[in-house]
Amino acid sequence: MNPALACAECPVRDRAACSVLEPGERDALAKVGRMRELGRGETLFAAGEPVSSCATLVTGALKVATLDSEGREQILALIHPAGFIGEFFRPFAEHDVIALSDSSLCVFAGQAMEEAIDAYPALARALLRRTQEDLHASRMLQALTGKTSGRGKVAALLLGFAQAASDSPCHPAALFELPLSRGEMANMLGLTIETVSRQITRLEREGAIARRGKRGIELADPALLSQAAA
Amino acid sequence: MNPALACAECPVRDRAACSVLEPGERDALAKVGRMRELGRGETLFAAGEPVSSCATLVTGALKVATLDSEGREQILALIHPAGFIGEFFRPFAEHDVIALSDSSLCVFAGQAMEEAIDAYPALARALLRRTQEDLHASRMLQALTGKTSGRGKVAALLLGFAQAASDSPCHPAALFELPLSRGEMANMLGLTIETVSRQITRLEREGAIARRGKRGIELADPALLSQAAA
DNA sequence: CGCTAATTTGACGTGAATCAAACGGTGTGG
DNA sequence: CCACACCGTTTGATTCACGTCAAATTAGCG
Repeated sequence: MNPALACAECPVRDRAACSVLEPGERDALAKVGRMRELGRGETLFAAGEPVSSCATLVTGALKVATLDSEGREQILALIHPAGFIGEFFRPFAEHDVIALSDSSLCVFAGQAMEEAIDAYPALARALLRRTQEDLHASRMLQALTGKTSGRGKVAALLLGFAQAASDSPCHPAALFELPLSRGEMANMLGLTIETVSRQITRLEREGAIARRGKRGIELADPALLSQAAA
Repeated sequence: MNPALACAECPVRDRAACSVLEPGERDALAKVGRMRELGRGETLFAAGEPVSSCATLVTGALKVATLDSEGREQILALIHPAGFIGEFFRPFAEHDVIALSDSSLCVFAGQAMEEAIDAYPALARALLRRTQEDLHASRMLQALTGKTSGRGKVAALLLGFAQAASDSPCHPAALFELPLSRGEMANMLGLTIETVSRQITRLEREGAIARRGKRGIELADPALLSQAAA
């Protein structure tokens, strides 16, 4: 029922970890993988359950999150297309991985991927690179969360989204859609929904940003926003 | 001047990434590495400078940190013995890496390590594992920083230190030394020195912890501390 | 059109930041 | 050995930002 992989039409075929493989190698790996579709809100991995598979995100977006002891969700990372999910070396999933929007993934059994790592050194290298990038992203997010003022957190998060939405690595997109609800943004930053809402309203009043439709954000004054992110 | 490596007496010889190598392979790698000593406060890598080497921490402790636009230092990670520092795939260091205490490291040129990765698949695998663990640790720290109350942040950080100080992976050490000053703890958590100090005093008054000397902490009531960390 | 969920806005109290001072430890010079 | 300055820490008083509670508004959907 789960369709076989069609790497030829894969939109992330030259950005994902598997892109470093030779055509023949990738075909071999493709034989042991399968596609999986996930609806918005559906869970890929749940914290605590044994996890024996890994995946590359092809389209959509995922969040990595934990539930603290009071049941509040805390978002630890966002995963974009070409991102990789999967912790070998760890028997149980530590965090929930949930679809933020309808998503499609390319799933492999953990063991098959481990064998592939051993068989294709380039793949191990590519996964190492990707994991180092994830680590870097995680630390950037942490730097953001560690700011003392709510204003700074929200401004910096918006800037981060603008960066992620842009094609160019340096310049933020002038207009983009928020990938998260207010509540999710609040969970990410250690704030409340109300505070996030107020800070966005305030940034809009001050002219740093403008809202375009429900979740659209326009960077009216990027310099002012950067300053607010201080 | 920098002494050659003496893997035979290395205290992390069977925990560091290089422990997966065969004796002959490790000898070959050791030939291109060298020891480096770092005094407390000395910088290993500075953000922005080109970085062409990587290292395994042998003794001591390091911090990974950034300076935000106002010059406040934000600690992003702690590195313990057997930990690995080094981002291949990235021309410039993104963060400062500074010794928290007198430390000794085993340093390799980035290129030499990259060649070793290609030559020894087990090494690539080990580094992937270590990086995934760092990623996990980073997300744990983030979950901690994302808590809304200062009390919870401080309590959770203390628990984290107790875990790290313990030999056993599950149980926290009953007595341990704080690796960080108040100011560094505050920077890590997005709080101020005063708030950290007050929360520690409060946890002590409530009987969750007791101070033993200058930086010693005793877990008088671990359950109470966990509860405070909620 | 009416229901439900998400967002915004308001009023209020609390907790953390800020400003400021006192208290230790540690090293230095008298 | 003591006086003194220096640094990290603790403690206090005050201000203000964020959390909380609650209501109004808007969006989404059948």
